[in-house]
Amino acid sequence: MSTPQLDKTYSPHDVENRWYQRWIDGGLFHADPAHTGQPYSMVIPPPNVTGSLHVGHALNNTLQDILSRWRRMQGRNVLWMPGTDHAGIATQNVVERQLQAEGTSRETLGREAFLRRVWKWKEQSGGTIIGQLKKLGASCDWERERFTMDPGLSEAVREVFVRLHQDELLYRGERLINWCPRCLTALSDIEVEHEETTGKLYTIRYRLADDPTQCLLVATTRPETLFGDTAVAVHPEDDRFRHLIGKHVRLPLTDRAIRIVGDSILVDREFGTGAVKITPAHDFNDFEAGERHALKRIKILDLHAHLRLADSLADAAVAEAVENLPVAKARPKIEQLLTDQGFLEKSEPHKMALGKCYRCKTVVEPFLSDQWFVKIKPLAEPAIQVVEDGRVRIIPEAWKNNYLGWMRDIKDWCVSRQIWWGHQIPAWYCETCYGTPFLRRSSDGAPLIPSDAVAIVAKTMPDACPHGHRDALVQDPDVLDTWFSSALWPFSTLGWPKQTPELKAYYPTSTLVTGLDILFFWVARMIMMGLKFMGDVPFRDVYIHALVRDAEGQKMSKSKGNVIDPLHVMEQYGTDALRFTLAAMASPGRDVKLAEERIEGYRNFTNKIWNAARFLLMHLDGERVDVPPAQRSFPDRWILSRLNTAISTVTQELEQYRFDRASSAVYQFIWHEYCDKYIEMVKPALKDATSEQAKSTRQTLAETYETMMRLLHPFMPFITEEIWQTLPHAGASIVRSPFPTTRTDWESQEVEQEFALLEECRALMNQARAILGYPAGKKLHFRAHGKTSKVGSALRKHKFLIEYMENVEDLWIADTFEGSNPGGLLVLTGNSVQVRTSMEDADLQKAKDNVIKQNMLLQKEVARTQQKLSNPDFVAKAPPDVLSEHHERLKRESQIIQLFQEALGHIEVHTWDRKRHERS
RNA sequence: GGGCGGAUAGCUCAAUUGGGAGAGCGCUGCCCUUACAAGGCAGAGGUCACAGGUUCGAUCCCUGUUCCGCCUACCA
Repeated sequence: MSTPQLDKTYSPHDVENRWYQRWIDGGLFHADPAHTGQPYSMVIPPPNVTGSLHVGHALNNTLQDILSRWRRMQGRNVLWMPGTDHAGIATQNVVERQLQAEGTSRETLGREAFLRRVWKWKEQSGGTIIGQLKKLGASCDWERERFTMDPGLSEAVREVFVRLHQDELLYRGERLINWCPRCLTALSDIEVEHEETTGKLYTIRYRLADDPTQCLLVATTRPETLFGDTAVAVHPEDDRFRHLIGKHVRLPLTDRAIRIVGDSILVDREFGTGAVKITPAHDFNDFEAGERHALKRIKILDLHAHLRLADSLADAAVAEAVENLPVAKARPKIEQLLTDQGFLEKSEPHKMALGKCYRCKTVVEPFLSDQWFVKIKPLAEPAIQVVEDGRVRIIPEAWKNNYLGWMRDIKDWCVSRQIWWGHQIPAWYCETCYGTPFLRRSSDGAPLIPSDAVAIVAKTMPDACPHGHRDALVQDPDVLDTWFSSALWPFSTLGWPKQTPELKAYYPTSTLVTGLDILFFWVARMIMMGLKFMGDVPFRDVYIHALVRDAEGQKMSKSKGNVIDPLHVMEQYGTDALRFTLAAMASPGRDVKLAEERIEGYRNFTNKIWNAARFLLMHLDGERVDVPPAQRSFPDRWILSRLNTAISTVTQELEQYRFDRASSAVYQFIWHEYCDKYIEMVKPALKDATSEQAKSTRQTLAETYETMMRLLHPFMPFITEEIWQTLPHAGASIVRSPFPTTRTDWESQEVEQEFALLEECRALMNQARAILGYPAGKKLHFRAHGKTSKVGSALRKHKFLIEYMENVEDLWIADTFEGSNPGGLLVLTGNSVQVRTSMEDADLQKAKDNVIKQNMLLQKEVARTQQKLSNPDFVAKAPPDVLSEHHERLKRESQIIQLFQEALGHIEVHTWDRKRHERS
């Protein structure tokens, strides 16, 4: 029989493409709800359809793939559900930029044509990231790929919207919301990123209406909003200002007088001047203060956050100077005007948090408008409950409090977006009932639905309004927040609202793997919606992985130029190397700092694996005899026992989502136990290919390597499949072969202990070589002493192996440490083994230096141990085993020192001999 | 402002009931030994951030300090 041979270095490229295609062709990732295994399901965190793979995706999906492949091999009924989300704002931005480049705009095209255009773009470019996930080896069930705007998922969205509305958990109203003046849409609170910046704190004089010689000093960071002021607040218990409450001040630069009110909530007496201007239409706190004092709301900004002072009664000259300017440009002009007219008391630098749009980084404005909100408290309560009682586990647990804290303080969720790409809100309004046709926005012709128009919420357009009017129904032009549909992902992808076999088999899903950054955006909302509409949690475990940073710990960003492109890495080092690196570095609660050298290190690991396989195939020709483990050779029994431990460790660590420990365990085993030790040990046995020994060793080699490939497969799917296919194996693909399980007949404590003796012996021999300056290639004579006859006989049993591994000739073995050393040998002692060797050809001066150095180190340690043992408290209070360990240590160290002293004496004699010899 | 996490070898990180701190990468030396130089063998390298406390004994537990992250917040 002949086995195939492999190339000298592993070249990932062809291997990866070839096997991925075959896995797909074989339908190996396809999930069948009728499969008899216990279901194991995950939904992918849907990447933006506009996106392309970055390292964060690579980490996220590598971990999911490890879980999927591992569970699949364990025989579970695995579904890993893939797909993308429509990323409303981001996608619309992309297509709008294209239109802009073409000299047109979405308004010119009109809604329908624009949407056709986006769909076209999505069909062409939307698949990019999916292709990249496939390159990564993701074993998703691609036949089930979903998109948040698929018909089925859109139906789920409408169903949820209607039911939330029926349950009075959804309402429309005029509120202050976060507005992005560039995207021209509302944002939810968490779509605003806060960034610390240094601005200015301006102190402005507001003159009293009835005594213009007196003024109230008001502090603000936004002087341009004074045009929207409708009151000034002071603390009702502030003696400085209490007498002013109820009086009026003249608003600078305008022809208005505004009231002074007392407000203990809004005003912090310690801060600024103790007096605050109230701008209800442009500040969240002021909005609430405005409600408390029944203040008018004056809007002074338009959709683009340009000043519009028509309602503010601003001085004509002022209005002319700043009208239609963006805030950033208007502010310095206002500052100048205030200065010129003597209103500005002072301005000083001031640190503050500025809110920016998470999509485009434009400064967001609090903006008064009609929006749809989800009433969130009733949904949040059960979602808090399930995390508190552990029905949903958050791993690592440290994030649990983070989640709970946020959920307990959650605010209503603004779900309407003033864009076109997305799920258009299933609400209609009757113009006939309203009395007049709705106004249309001149920019895009979208209807402006008045606050008091009554919404008819339904899954499909109603034939008529409740009053029977048929011809003037207008659909709400807004679309829903993308996260609204993402929140349904764990059940909408399984067919809900239809009761499908998939839904039955795979919901609740088993695990969700995601990054911390979307814990609130997505995880929290899935839990709320899952509980509300499925009556059960959407997943049992949430594994939260860290952010990927660059080697310096900086967040990767295109502008910093420190982005590691996973596709480039895969091309250069192979996908398996990238995956393994990410898994190995995924320690919980810590950011992943990724440096390319680490990937290179694991590329080397793939090459090591590859070459070990080459070694196997070179020696696998010939008969293999399968004898019971207990009857196999010592190296065979040892590697089986170690393999057993590795299987147990990897499995346990994966169960606890310790990808880092699992991968380092498999790395350690393969490189340092299998390659460094085991393969070296079996070489002699394979020399005579026809021997009985060779036959059973070949069997062990094949069996262990094949098992090892299955153990490694979830981490490195490609190379393991490639090698596995060349080895004796059962089954068509490693993808569906069983994950290794432990076997009691493989484990042998006895063999492992014997091996430890060999290692001790070898280490001492190496140390002796180093001290005496003998090169590794030089054959030496050694004497090995066992501390007991049991150790001695173990050494005797493995005499040949020691000789072979350590390049030793005629090893002489004794059963005791006792016995004189008449030959002036160098003696080194370990716990159970002592080795002695000749110094004949050594570099004696070097040896002397080495021994003196070692001796000094040891003496320091002895002194420490002695000191501890001479402390009566220690002797009295330390536990007996610690005490005896210290005594033992002292004894051993003292012995070694004595032996070193002797060695020094011998070295002197040898040196002297050698000199005499040279002279004569 | 509040909360959480971190600080251990040159770098990145491990280390559970408190009893002489380990790995990978890097570095140094020797070796092209027929699986692998993307390799082998050996070695150097630590005040476990700082200061107190508890203890016979602290990298570990407690308190405080410094520095670095992250989350969160309406201090105009």
